[in-house]
Amino acid sequence: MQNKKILVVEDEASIRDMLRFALERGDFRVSVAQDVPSARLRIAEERPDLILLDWMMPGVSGVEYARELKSAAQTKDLPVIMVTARAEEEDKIRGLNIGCDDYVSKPFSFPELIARINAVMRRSMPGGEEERLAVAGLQVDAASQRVTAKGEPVKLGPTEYRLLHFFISHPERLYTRDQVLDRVWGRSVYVEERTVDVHIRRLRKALEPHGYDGMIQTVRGTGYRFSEQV
Amino acid sequence: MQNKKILVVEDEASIRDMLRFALERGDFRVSVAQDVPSARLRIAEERPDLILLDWMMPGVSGVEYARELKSAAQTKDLPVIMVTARAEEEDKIRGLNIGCDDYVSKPFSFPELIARINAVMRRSMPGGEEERLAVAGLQVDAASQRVTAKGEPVKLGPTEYRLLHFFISHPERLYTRDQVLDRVWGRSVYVEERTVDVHIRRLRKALEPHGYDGMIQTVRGTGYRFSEQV
DNA sequence: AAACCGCTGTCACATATTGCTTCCAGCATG
DNA sequence: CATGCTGGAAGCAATATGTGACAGCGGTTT
Repeated sequence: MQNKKILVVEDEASIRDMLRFALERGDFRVSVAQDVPSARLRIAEERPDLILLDWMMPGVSGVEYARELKSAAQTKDLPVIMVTARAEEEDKIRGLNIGCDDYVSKPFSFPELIARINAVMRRSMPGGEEERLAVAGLQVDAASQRVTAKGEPVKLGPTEYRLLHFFISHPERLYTRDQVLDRVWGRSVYVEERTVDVHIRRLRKALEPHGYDGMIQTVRGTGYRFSEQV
Repeated sequence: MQNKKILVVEDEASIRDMLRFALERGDFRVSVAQDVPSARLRIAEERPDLILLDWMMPGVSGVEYARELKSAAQTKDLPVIMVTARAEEEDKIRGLNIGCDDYVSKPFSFPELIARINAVMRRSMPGGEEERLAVAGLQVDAASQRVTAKGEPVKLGPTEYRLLHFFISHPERLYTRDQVLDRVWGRSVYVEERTVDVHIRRLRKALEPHGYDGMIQTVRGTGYRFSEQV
């Protein structure tokens, strides 16, 4: 499987570089942000698998940002490890009841850091928290990553699954191909817009035997929409 | 249910007392040993339900003792939680491939400790309480460690048995290879992810003559799932 | 001791599936 | 009717998984 992507949010350049170096040696893909605004961008663009967040930063503090991340549905399931200045502060932060998944204290050893990252990643579920979306007999179960139509299992490839999952959780709303690429593929990859069409086609084909293909609707000149109404 | 008995093996008196205090507040019965020889005695005499083992001790080290415990049939199923000095050592210890059930790193918080103890205890119940898991004619009898399919006995190796046991007790849910390794092999072992594939294959092969191999399903790009539905 | 056995983890290779691009005909829209 | 857009099919390269073989290891039998 592909290596996990980690976003490092840290204002001090020296520490940032050190972290990048250590993490890359630990066989992770790394991207960095030096403040919260650019972190927001990176998350949208690159969809990291985990965030290393310095808790003491100018502007929006790490603590506030962690809260933000954990309260937004979009990023709720994204694991966050806080980097604190000293071990004593761990307890303080714990008291703040942010939803962090773990902490490391400076100075930390790299093996420790890697160990904690691995531990947190192992803990987190592939599809995030359990979730059960259903519209008119079409059911998407995140825990088992399975789609059923009136009880019958529907065979879908990974991308088609993500596509349907996205659409079913944002029904009755129009999305351009660009937006779909953003939300389903992630902004960093560049892929032809027409690729969306192909996967839409595959998804429709898979849903067709069950009669649900009509829910994925084309809006000519713009994009697609998922709707219960035919 | 009677309170569980925990044996703390730790050479430093201060930590020992702290642990005893914390565990007793956590509603466990506690006994202590300051070295391995006396730990052996305590185990024979008091049959604890779980061992908290400091991995750094004079004389026989905690690591060696853990190996000893896990290789003896008598104590093989006794859960062991290692207490390591710092998280950095987790990865080292994993490399040693002991069969530990979990780790805690000093300094740890007591709620965390209690939580981990409970988690491990829950996981290693089958020794105490009989358990009979069955899905659609496929039956796993924990007491005798046997599997039957429609009455016919199924021949499985130990690992395949544990694998099936895990899956059948967590059906309809997707697990990554990493997670399967954690739950079936244990946290400490360090084996290739693809090893899971091989054992999945062996398990399927064993179930095939009885027609149950379809229940172990591949979810491409992610992992495996056990499901009654085809 | 030696030979044997069952079980394991790992590898290498075969196979299957997927992601993406490209092309073209048909259709909606102005 | 001309144009731009979309559905559908085909093909190729990249990945992920299935599968058989093998060597090491303990334990047991001869």
